[in-house]
Amino acid sequence: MPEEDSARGRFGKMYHEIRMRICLLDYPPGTRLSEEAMAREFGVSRTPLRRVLGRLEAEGLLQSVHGVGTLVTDVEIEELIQVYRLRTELAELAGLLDPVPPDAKLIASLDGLVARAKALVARPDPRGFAQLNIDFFEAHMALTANEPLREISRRLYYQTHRIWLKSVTSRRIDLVEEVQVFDREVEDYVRALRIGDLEAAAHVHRAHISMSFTRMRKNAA
Amino acid sequence: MPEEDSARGRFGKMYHEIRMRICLLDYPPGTRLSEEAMAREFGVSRTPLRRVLGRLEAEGLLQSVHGVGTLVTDVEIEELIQVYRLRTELAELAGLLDPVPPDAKLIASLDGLVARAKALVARPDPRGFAQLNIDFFEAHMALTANEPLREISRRLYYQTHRIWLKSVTSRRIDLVEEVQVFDREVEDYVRALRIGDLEAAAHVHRAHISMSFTRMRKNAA
DNA sequence: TAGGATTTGTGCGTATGTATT
DNA sequence: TAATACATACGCACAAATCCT
Repeated sequence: MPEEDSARGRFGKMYHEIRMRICLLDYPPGTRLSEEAMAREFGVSRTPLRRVLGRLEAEGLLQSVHGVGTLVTDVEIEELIQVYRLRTELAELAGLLDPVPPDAKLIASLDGLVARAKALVARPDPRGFAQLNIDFFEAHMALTANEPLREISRRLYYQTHRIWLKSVTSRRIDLVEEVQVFDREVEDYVRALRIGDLEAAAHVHRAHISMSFTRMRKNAA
Repeated sequence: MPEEDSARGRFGKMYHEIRMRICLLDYPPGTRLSEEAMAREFGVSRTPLRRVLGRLEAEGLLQSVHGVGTLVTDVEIEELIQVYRLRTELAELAGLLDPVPPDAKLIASLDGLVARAKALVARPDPRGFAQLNIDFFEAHMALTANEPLREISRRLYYQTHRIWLKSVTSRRIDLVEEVQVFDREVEDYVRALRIGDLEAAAHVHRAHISMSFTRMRKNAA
């Protein structure tokens, strides 16, 4: 009973779809969304759609202004710095708080991510990179059973992922370098997990976040 | 221009009022709220009220079930453990990430909190204790300029405060002891801040959270 | 300055789901 | 099992705010 037909199911469908569009820059920062058009697309009235928009607004991805419209938010550089500083710390916590030893299934899915990273090195592609980055993040979240930590980390990740993606896609040359660095980091990460060292894996991820941000700021300058 | 008459202002009024009622146990866990009655009370229709309820649901304080009602959530012991573990870590971060040196105004307001703690020791009162605890938490949040950290810490705090409060109010004898311990901790906290040692203050707060939870579990047993 | 076009916010009636008799 | 009561979810029309001409 997947409940895909219930109110909760419809909410989830729309929520994940719109969030993905924002995070993959289908709706880049500054975009003005039309409630009516989106409601038509999803085959519902404005009311349930507005519930979804309200949630995304609470999470900082949208901002609705009376009489103006619903805008995809941008992230100020100062706020971006703060979020990355916090994400860096939270990444380490994921390996320390309620750690979950990786099972065969997780290792297998991580091997899949490594393979995708290799393929990406051979043929760099912004959208594929973005999706792989998301999947890698979600895999990392499986390391902790601390649900509040997962939820918070996820929220901060989805708030800043698109800004990182924007900086990566702005220059073709950086994409190639970034993909290569990412490939090595995923390999290091999986190597640590394979021997069961969650703390080391978390540190690799922490370093990954920190250095991503450093390269991002360098590109922006 | 306080904008209290705008849609955003009305939302904020209702949001803070209802959240406070939940956190001070005016609406204890399990309470079924009536959308219609609350809408009448605030002088609006159900639509804007439901926006508020949706936000509180996103923050884990409420749960709306189609055909059943809007229920004030309880927190399972396992989730409570996880939240406290996380809050303990975040409390320490507040003194390390983007620290804000306390100014005269903050010190003065903290002195006010100390005075209220003293008064509370003389005449223990669950509701006054709960309010003082909230004000102390908000003062602690002023120590960091990291807005995402503030927002997250605040959310976790308001999610578990009422559970702590419930355990304190369940036995009269524990209230007296808890107030005395709190009084000492506030004093230690202010002493650290007065000499500008934010990190020490954060550690005091961290210990406060950790020990509060320990005593809470002991009471529950 | 005024007014029309467009967008979000609100009010309310109805549909749908749940629990109980 | 069916009917009834009552709750949330939804659709739609209108109010209010903003922007542009």
